[in-house]
Amino acid sequence: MATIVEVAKRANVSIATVSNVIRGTRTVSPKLTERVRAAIRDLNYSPNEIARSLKVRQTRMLAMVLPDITNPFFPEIIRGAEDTAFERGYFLMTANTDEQIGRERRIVAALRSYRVDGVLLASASGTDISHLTGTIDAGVALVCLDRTVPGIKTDAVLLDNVRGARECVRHMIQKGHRRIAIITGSLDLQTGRERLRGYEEALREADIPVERGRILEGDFRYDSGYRLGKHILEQAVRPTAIFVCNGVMTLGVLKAFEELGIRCPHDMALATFDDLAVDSPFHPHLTTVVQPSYEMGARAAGILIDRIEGQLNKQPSIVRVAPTLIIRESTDPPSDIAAKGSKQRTKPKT
Amino acid sequence: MATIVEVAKRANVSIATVSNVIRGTRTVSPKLTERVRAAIRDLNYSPNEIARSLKVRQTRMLAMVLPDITNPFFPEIIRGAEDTAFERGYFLMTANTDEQIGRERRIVAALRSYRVDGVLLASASGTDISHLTGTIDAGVALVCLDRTVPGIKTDAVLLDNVRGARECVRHMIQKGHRRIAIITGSLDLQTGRERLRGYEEALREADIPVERGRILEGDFRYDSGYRLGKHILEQAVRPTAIFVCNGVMTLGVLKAFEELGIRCPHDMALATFDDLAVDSPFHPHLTTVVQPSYEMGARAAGILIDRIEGQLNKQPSIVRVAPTLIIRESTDPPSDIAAKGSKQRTKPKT
DNA sequence: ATGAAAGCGCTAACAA
DNA sequence: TTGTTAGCGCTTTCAT
Repeated sequence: MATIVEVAKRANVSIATVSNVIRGTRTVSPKLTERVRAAIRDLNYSPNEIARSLKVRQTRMLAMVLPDITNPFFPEIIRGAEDTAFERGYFLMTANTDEQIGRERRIVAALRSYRVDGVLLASASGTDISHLTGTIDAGVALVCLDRTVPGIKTDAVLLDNVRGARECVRHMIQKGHRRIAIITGSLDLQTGRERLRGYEEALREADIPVERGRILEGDFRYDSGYRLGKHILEQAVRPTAIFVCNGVMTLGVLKAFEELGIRCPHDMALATFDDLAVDSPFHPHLTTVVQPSYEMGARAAGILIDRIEGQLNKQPSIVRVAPTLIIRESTDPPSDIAAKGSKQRTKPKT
Repeated sequence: MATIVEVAKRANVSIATVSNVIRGTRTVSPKLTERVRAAIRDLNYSPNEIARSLKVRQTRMLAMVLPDITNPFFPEIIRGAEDTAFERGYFLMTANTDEQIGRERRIVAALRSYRVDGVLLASASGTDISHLTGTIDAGVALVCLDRTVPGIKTDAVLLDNVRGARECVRHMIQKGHRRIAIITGSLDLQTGRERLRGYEEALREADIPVERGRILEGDFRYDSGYRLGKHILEQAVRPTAIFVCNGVMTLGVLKAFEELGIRCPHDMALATFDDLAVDSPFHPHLTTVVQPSYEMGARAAGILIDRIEGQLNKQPSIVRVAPTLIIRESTDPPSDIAAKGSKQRTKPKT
């Protein structure tokens, strides 16, 4: 691999001149510039970013640390972050922790020793944060994404979960639903709690009592959706609608629907957060709280770079990003209401 | 950020000693070792891997460059590669090209200047490979994953596509199907052609003529699955089974099924490659050609590291990995055969 | 407009 | 067992 010295030799200039034509630091005469260019081409030279980093004490490397790339929510976030990173002259790499705190620890340590300028983190760690404090103390910029890490004060880009849930449930109420169940995520997690709060607020607004029996605590996984979905469907007095706090659980709920022969929305309405796209060809399309993932990635990267470049004041900036409610057929009015309440009926019953 | 010099000072030893306790290069007396350890702790010191890399001329960084992390095929590959990379003392990062050759070019260039020791590549480029040749010439180890890049001679880990398709179609034949249609991927791609060949071989083995009208060329995307699925279902003489060459297209086919009220496998059997997991709660589970993704990632990383460490001879090693056929209900016998041919019937018709 | 040279934080060869 | 020092490939200050 050619070095700057070899290029300089071949072009018959000093290494400073080579550096200058590469980085445009000072003006170099056209003649020398051309000679340097030619030498670079001939030698298939690529500047050693490692050496440069050592000298200038920054790598222009950013890392995005994710708990689960399988979740379709993340790829768009990556794209958003990647695009703004590139625009601003940084390289973004991705690493996967598989929701394992051990892996996260390892990865963060590696990133630190590689001296990445900053990291975007959707942490797998609920509480154990020693690996993060050490890293932050050492001066690595950190912005939290999607989830904050309790006990750590950094910039963060989060969804307005309360609002997303509130608007979705509000919509269901407006469609005529009164008995609405919720399958929450883990209430140990901030996102889980916030989404539940949104649900409660929407009910209160409409003077509908919040009944404990309609609140089912899941854990954001398939199984809990299936189990709780089934539980709901077997109740004596069933709700007319279910609000599910993420996509994976919704898959479980749909499985329960299928097993019990429930048609949606005819027998039961459904709405969901989009953590997992349920963009299947099979069912009624689902009313969904959509997170602006691309934007979240882009903003997070923007904040991170601002922070790195010292364009932010001391205070952490916490951005709450607004979800969008996409209304589809899964929340059409419950059958009894549709029958009497609505002015026009789509299809006469046979 | 503390440096090795500061640690040495605080521990009252030479920097060589510090280096030696960190790397275990030579034996250091317990007393000094302890002093160094303490200093490291006190200073929250993390060795500068950048500086080390510059000196030892290797970064121990590996990169995996993927065209589409959305595809559920890839996360497992990443895990496999990550695990073996870690075991062997390397760090693996991931980068996404979004199937855009421009992005791939940019990313590969960046990786090269960061002097990653090697890259695992599932290339987005069909033909344009200048960015790769330059990089390989410069000494960056490259192993192709899932797809080869035509015109480039490197190590590669690929699926035995012919075998996967052959065994799957063979299974359908054995279940009693004779009229089997195939929706292929793009025949410009090696994977597309190989899977078609497997289909043809299976038919020939069974002395079933390969009819042009049953071979529908898709492009690995949802729309082509939908369109061609519909086309097949509207034929005067329908096949009894369809073999679809990847998962995304299968989603399209299922959509067509639903629109036309086709029940699977009752009205039409179906089998697929698993490029997209169709692990939905909705439908009959699909008979699937499963790729050993974890293993592919692991082997690719293994080869890459062997190559980097010079444990391989000159010749590229091309590994063909075997798929597994998972038989599920979607390929149950066609209704006419089931009625007369099978000894035991699952359910009497009503 | 160009060049010489110091030094970024580390490793390893050499010396003691 | 420990220490001294050259040098990895760059950038940048200081001269010219």
